[in-house]
Amino acid sequence: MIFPKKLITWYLQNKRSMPWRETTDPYRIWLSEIILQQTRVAQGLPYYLSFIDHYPTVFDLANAKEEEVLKLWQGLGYYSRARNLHTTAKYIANNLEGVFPTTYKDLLQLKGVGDYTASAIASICYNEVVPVVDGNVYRVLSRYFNVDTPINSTQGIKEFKKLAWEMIDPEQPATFNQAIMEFGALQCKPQSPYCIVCPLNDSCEALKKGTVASLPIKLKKLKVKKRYFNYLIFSVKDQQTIIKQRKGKGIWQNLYEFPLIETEKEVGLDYIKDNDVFKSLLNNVDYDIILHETEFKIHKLSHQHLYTRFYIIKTEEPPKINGESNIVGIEKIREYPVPILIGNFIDSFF
DNA sequence: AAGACGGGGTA
DNA sequence: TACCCAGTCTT
Repeated sequence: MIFPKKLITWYLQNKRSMPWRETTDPYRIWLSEIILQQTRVAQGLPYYLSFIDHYPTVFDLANAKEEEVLKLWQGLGYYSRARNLHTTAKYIANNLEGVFPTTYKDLLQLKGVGDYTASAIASICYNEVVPVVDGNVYRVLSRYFNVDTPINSTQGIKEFKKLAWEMIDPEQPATFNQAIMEFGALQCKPQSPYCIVCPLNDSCEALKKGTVASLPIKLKKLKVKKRYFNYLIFSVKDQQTIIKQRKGKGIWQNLYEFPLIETEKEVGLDYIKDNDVFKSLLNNVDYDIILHETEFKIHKLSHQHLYTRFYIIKTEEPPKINGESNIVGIEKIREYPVPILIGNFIDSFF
């Protein structure tokens, strides 16, 4: 038996049960694929169930407020996925009468749908013969053929796509694509793959050459930037605080947070008190300020470390907010979509 | 071609 | 710690 057949046989015997495997409804497949981008099944599953529960159809999602979508997405990360998800739902509901595109080429035009996701939807929903190449596929192919071209190089992307084209079973693209991904996730794992019991261990080139553990090759590690976040936690009569939506570029776009003073390095109370944002908020307002915890809370993103401190500012009258900030009752703050860093603070403090 | 973009799991 | 996860978009 050859590679695709063995893979499919293995898949039919070992696949996990997942809700999106019970359907070919493009709405549900699309939703699951967006959620699962750079995300483990175990982490994405509850979000998928929640989204299907709140938005059973693409029209329900299209009619939602972005803030509500972001709130449901809270904690999953890569929030542009949620914003693009909403944009695409509105586009399909309003411009395509709720009907998804049915080809790889047309699916690729949707916001948030790249090469992988367009291939996944086209093959799973419409049996189009297009190979998916995700992290699992890179790993399986690089090992099976002992290819050391970096998977994140232009050459590597091209090369592995070509290999995937050569391997895909044109009679059952949907099953093959899911099989190779599931195989990578469960059997040909990044660390400690089960080569001893692998159905492909008699023909795996990397196993033969002893290079399994070092494949696939990936270029460069990004250097992590340090940032210093000083958050101002207002407590007006112990019942209100100030919250603000992040706008523009950068992390956490359109999510909410507390008023923020970002600095180049560690600063103290004196710096905060002399900061213009701080002074404009508290112009002629009596306040009491304390540093919540001496130690930094270090929030680690993949590409930056946020050295975070929270300053508690108690007042008896409302600060002087401008149009960008909102004074909100403490009982309402959990309704806003916030990054995990802020959510954790809210849970520990309020 | 290289960066930006989250948060959590695993060894 | 370091690496990885059913990647995509921007610069």
